[in-house]
Amino acid sequence: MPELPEVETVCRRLRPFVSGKTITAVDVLDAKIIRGHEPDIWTQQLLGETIQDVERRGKFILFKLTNGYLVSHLRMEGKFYPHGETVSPVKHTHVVFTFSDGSTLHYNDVRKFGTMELKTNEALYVTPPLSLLALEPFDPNVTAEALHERMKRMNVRAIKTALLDQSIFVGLGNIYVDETLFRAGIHPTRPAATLSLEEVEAVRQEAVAVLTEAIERGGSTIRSYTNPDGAAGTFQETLYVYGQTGEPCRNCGRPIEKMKLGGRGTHYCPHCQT
DNA sequence: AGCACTGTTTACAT
DNA sequence: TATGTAAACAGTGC
Repeated sequence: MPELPEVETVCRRLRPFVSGKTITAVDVLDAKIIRGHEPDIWTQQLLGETIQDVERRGKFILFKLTNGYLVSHLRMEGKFYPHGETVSPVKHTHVVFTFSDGSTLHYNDVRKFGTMELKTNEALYVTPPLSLLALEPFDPNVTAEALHERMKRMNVRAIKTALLDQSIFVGLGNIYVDETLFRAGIHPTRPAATLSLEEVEAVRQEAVAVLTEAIERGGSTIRSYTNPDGAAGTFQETLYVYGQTGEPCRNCGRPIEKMKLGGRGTHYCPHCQT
């Protein structure tokens, strides 16, 4: 489900809902979601904590607590649903937070890939997973020069695979990486080390543009993603290649093709991307 | 019915 | 070390 634009959309919706609220109960219905602590220990540490703010780092959601952070990753299908009152859990509800004002926050996840973990302030950025991330894509220190140097040292790695690696570039997933490479005119199988500085800059610029536009449109709803209000995003309406197999390329009119690369479905125009 | 596919990450093998 | 593959899980579509 979520790449950076979807996670940002979720954070923007959750921030006004949970900020300032104190946790009075936590129900763990499936312990698989909880990482780092035993579920009862994890629950005990959360009771009485007040959520100060909701932040985002890459595709991670950070609930800033009175003491430390609750770090959550939605992986493929995780969803947070805010409710004004107590609501019965449904089939794939795995964690329920109750606040002192009676409102609740449900975590639902059909595939149970998502995670939640408590971190101290000291450990947050210097331990995995956040310690493994590259800078935020909008950080001015993310330059074509730095990316180019990094890619030149790669042996055979395809540019698409490199861009999906969150330790190299943050925020792209399978939808937005295909869109980025189409817009930049770069073939997904090109070895990353063969890109010129100018091509790397084109990729960087298009990645930022795609992510920015997708945030403005509330993300992409392809299969199951919705925001915490249950609403769909609209960026899927503007996709050029992802899910457009067989459709005419908007530049040259020839059919968009799909191949398998690094285990991921990969959409591209064989004529416009070189 | 059975298999391939799905927006992510990481553990493990090579 | 770097890269590729399988696995975590459930649902959907062919």
